[in-house]
Amino acid sequence: MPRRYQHSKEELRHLALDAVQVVAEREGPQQVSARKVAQEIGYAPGMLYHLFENIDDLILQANARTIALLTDTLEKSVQRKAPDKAVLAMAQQYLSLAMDNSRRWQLLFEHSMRNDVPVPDWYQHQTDALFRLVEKQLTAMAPAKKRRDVSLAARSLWSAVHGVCLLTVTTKLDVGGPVQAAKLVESLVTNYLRGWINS
Amino acid sequence: MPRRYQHSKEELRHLALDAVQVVAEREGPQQVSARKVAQEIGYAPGMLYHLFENIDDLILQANARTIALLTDTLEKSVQRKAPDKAVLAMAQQYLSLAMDNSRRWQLLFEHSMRNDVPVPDWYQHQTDALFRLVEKQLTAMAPAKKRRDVSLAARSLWSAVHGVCLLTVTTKLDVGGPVQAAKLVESLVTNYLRGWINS
DNA sequence: CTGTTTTGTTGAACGTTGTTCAGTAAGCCG
DNA sequence: CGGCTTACTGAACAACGTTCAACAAAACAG
Repeated sequence: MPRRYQHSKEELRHLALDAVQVVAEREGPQQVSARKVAQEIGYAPGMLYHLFENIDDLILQANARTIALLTDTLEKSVQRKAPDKAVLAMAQQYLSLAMDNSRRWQLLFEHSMRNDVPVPDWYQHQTDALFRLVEKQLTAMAPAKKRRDVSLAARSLWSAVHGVCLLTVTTKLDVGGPVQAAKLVESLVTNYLRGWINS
Repeated sequence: MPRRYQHSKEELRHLALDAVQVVAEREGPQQVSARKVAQEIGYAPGMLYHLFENIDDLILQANARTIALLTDTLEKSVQRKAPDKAVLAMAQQYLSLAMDNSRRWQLLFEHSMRNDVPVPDWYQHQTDALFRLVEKQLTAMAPAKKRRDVSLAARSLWSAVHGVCLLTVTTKLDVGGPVQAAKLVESLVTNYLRGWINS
């Protein structure tokens, strides 16, 4: 039996979220379970329910970390590029991350609420941060456009990029390897942006 | 105990696939299980394993039906519209179907292989039929373009439409009701097509 | 019509899952 | 040292996918 009071509640939360990622990477996203996570950190499964509401909450919080990392990485991929190049770079980076760390990203992409409550607000905000990165570039591209239009375009475009990445990673869209996937993303982003600018 | 030889293997397969849809609509996509489906048609769960390889196979075949219905509906929505209007109409129809029959479409969208084998070929072909509908319109729009480009554009555009619909239906992209969702789809399709034509 | 073979179906069983909660043991305080 | 509080356990429950020995109904043979 593990010694008690070894870790604070906050430390335990951290350990558990780490463990989710470890298990996901090692055994695949489907294998992430309360028991596996608990065992990974040397506790009984019941303990997790003092830290998290349920398994959805646990995985959602782990996914929030992934989104945060995602947002950071995308932010860096912008560098000092021109806005249109920046958006394309972000999209390609999004795809790369999805394909490279596939297991962790599958956990993010494929997880769906077991207890069919809607996605919580704090999670929504997290994803909004991602959209805001896109909005920033779109605003730089077309300063004259209304904020509402930019916001709509960002959501439209990025949901679309997400769709392509999702179908690619889940191998539901076999178009012949990673090269083709990159082309799909490029086609989407460049054509959409060209159309949007000229509207 | 149900009488034997009441139904042929083919009839049973049909009944089971019907039952999947019934349970999905009635109790939600997460509630579809071998036991529930078997009970729905008055058989023991073990029986299903003489008709289907496993639960993934069962759900996949049910989803194939949904795709078939989807393809049919989209085909009809084209009517005698101009190609660009036709593609937009198809996209809007795709969204409508997803939002109306949400549970059945969630089963299609959110199902991910429990036994992590890749999606089988016959399923791939089924989805290809959908892409072909789009290709048809794109070819009509731009007869001069190479077949490869049309194929790529169709996959790019439709994966994108799928992405928007997916995030909308799973309420991961709250942009303010169904009106906004339709606008997202419209923005995506019109801008992409405008950009693609001018490329 | 009876006996045997074939075949469709069962239902119990196994190992897994999420989740709850009475019980326990460790730390803290007087 | 004794009592209170609290962190944690681990057994329990229901439901899951899946397997398979057993059985009963149909088909066939004589």
